[in-house]
Amino acid sequence: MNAPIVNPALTKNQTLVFDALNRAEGPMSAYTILDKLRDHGFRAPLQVYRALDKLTEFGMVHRLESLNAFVACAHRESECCGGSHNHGQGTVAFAICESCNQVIEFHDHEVDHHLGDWAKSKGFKPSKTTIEIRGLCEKCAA
Amino acid sequence: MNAPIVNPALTKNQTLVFDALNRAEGPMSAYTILDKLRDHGFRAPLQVYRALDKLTEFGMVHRLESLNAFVACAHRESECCGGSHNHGQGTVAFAICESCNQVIEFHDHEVDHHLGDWAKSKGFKPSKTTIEIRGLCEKCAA
DNA sequence: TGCCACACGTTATAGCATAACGCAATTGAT
DNA sequence: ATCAATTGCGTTATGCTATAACGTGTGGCA
Ligand SMILES: [Zn+2]
Ligand SMILES: [Zn+2]
Ligand SMILES: [Zn+2]
Ligand SMILES: [Zn+2]
Repeated sequence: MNAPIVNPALTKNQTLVFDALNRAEGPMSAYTILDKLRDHGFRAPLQVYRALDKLTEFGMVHRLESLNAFVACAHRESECCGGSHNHGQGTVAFAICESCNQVIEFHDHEVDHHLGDWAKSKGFKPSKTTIEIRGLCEKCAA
Repeated sequence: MNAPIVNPALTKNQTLVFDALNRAEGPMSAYTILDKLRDHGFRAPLQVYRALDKLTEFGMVHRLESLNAFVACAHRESECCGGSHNHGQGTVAFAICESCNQVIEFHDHEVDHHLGDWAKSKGFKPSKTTIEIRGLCEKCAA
């Protein structure tokens, strides 16, 4: 059994940003987060970006490249790979509804495997892989 | 045999942008393209973005979401799915070297299939899928 | 001829992200 | 305890990415 990364102690700003993302139903841009936190003393984008950098590093927040926005990690203890916020080697993938902005976070080991094989066959050393599916969620497609 | 999409007639601006991307070794941002085309009369970002929109629609150019940049499509006649600029149903994937900025365009039918299965199982209707692997190419990893 | 669709040019503005500075709090030796 | 190194923080300014809104010109076509 692999010890999951222990939840690091968050600073005040990191906590505020993380809580804001968790309260939100969907992804938020850094500037949207900033606006939500003005009442808590936030004045400048860097306060948000610095917190987001750390939270992303901790695996507690993901950046959605196709949206220039951020979401709280949706992994829960019951997930297949165990451990909150521990994505291990696995690549996280996202399905993003363009109608209701819902984001479904998942990972697919088969996809990981095939992309890993491709990389190995080309001698390419991956550092970060982005998989984002834009489309319509079940409700919105109906 | 499936008739590939015929290469559409390009306007002057579209041709200039496409040629600039083809001449470039790697991806370019819209503003970099703008700078390269100032001598050809380009003055404003919209001239570039409008051309890029069309070229992307034609499948002749791809946007790299994780870079906010654009590359000319690297598919050639000899590729597996036949037909230049005809990606059919397949999702295009990119491996991006963070050292030399080389971009390798490929597609992996198995990956497509697995992501398609996932979507079907969730009732999600994909419209566009982004797959980008950041890392080091064979030469730069050595 | 009048209409429509489309490419184009221009100006202005919106939205996303980081550089560079200085200060304060924390940590971890010595 | 003290010094040095690290880290977080706040602020100002700047840079990069993308689109809104307006008007012009042109070619196809009823
Ligand atoms: Zn996650
Ligand atoms: Zn939806
Ligand atoms: Zn292509
Ligand atoms: Zn390289």
